[in-house]
Amino acid sequence: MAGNDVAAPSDPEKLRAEIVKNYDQLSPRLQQVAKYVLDNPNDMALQTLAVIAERSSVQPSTIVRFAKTFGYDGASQMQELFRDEMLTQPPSPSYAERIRQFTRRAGTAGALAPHDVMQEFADNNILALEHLKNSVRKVDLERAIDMIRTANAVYLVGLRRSFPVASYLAYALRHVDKRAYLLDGVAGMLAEQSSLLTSKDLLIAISFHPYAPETAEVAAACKEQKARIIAITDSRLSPIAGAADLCFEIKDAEVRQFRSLTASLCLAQTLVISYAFEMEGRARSQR
Amino acid sequence: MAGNDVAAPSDPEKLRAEIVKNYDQLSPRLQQVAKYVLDNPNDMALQTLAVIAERSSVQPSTIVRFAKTFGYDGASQMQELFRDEMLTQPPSPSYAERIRQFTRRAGTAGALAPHDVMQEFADNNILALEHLKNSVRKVDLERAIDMIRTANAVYLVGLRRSFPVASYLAYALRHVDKRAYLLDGVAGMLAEQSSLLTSKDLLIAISFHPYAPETAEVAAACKEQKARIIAITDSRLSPIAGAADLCFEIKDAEVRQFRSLTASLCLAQTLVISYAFEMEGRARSQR
DNA sequence: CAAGTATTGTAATAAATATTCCATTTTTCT
DNA sequence: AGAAAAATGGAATATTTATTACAATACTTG
Repeated sequence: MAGNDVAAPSDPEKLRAEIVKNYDQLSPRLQQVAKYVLDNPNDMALQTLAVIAERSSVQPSTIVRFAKTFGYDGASQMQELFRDEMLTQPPSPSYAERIRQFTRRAGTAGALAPHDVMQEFADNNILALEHLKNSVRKVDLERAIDMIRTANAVYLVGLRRSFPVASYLAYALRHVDKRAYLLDGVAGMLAEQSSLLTSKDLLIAISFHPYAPETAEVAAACKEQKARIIAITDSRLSPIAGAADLCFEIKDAEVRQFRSLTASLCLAQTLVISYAFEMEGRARSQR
Repeated sequence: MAGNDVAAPSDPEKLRAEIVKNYDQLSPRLQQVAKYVLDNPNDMALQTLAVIAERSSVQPSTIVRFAKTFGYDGASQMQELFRDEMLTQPPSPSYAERIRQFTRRAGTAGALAPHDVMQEFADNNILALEHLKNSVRKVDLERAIDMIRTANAVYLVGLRRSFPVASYLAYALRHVDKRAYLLDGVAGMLAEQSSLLTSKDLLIAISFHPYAPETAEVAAACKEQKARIIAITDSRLSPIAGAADLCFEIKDAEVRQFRSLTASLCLAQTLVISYAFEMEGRARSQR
């Protein structure tokens, strides 16, 4: 393939599209790299060039060539795309910029129109939901349902911003007749509350940046007691991810310090209702 | 803190534990780094030392010192922990896998797989948000912001399904320095809690079908005390609409009898952030 | 309040990593 | 089959990035 140097794709998604489009025109070695890039986004983000080269059985220089073929200055620039995607950030890339315009507009026009704020929010929440649809894995959902089903009781913990999600889950689970308890830390009894869990129980822990240390402590304590743990958080490196048997990584929309909860709640809803359907199906097939 | 060189923690979890344990013994700059490490695991994994230093407002060398303090050879070794952790957990769905999810969905007709439920949910939530954009009136939003601004304190009430929305509002309003209290009815004290409101205060009441009678009672009591009231509900005819000075009628997504909270939360978010913008604008124009 | 010690900032140095260049091999086309 | 073009491997080079050493500052303690 000759130096096809049009504008370089600005995010992994677009790059992937370009790759599949031009796959046949690539030389054998470049195809090898292409395959690796499509299948191992993680490595692309955080491995060194030498390692990527090793694993895809090519020379480091070939990776550079590959990057240049798709219009980048070098391999480093291409890697940055993947790093950025991994970073917890709003699903919409231009978001920060738009908000900046937003506040500036407010300054000039005097009063800021709340209606515009709402449009902006709604749009970003929509983007977050679109992202959710693509990022949650089927098998993870199924495993989660199974963990809920087999648990003797489900305990919920989520403080500060995550509290609404935890309380929603507690409410909804009870409504589908699953024993559910909210660890709310009323009267500073979080530690005492969490000591209730046994190995037959399930803890669903919810925590987003900036992580409340208490949530991590609860998770650690429950792990100690051999309870099973599902984490709903914004990064695999979050303090609660380590202790979890299963981790959902959710990217919610964000404005300044305010992250939305839309995507998280949508996942919560999905878990509860899928669980209900599952139980219904089992009940029916028993008859 | 003198060179406390015991064996270095072998995973982020253990490192975090060590950090909190020794936090008080650390020098100011090292505490800064410690804080950053706890709060930004992502950056630790995939940013360069220079940017971590920049973001935590220290010198690169300080990061190295920090790493050594906790027993590592250098900062790189510490970063590897975080990178490894990112790789051990199931990777974000690769391209190949996403394709698989997509195509297999058509095959599994009949049974409602969790993944399908989620798609349906997300889509319905998106529709609800679109509807919200068109149905909320500009003037209502502006009036609401004004009521929040002029209130001495904002009280929130929302029970059962509406509780997450109320708790979110309380949390978010406090974060923009508005006095906010959640009437949660702990210990059956709802009536007592609601007697706190005066005519200078604002009650935001949230209630959806099937309406919790307590919420309506609180609203009625507050009206009695001449407090101002904003209602967030699903019908003009709901029990809390009558007492309200301002009423937002929200149609949330519904999937097989289960209502979502997406639209309500989006409105809540809008109110809080618009209020924050408004205050910021006023502060600016005063100078 | 002065001497000593710990902490921090800066800049030089060392290590690693990416990139480029060139020689060699493979493929294509006449 | 032979020449030209493309692709590839490998090593030299340039660049970035981490680490160390040292000087300056702030803090203790006698």
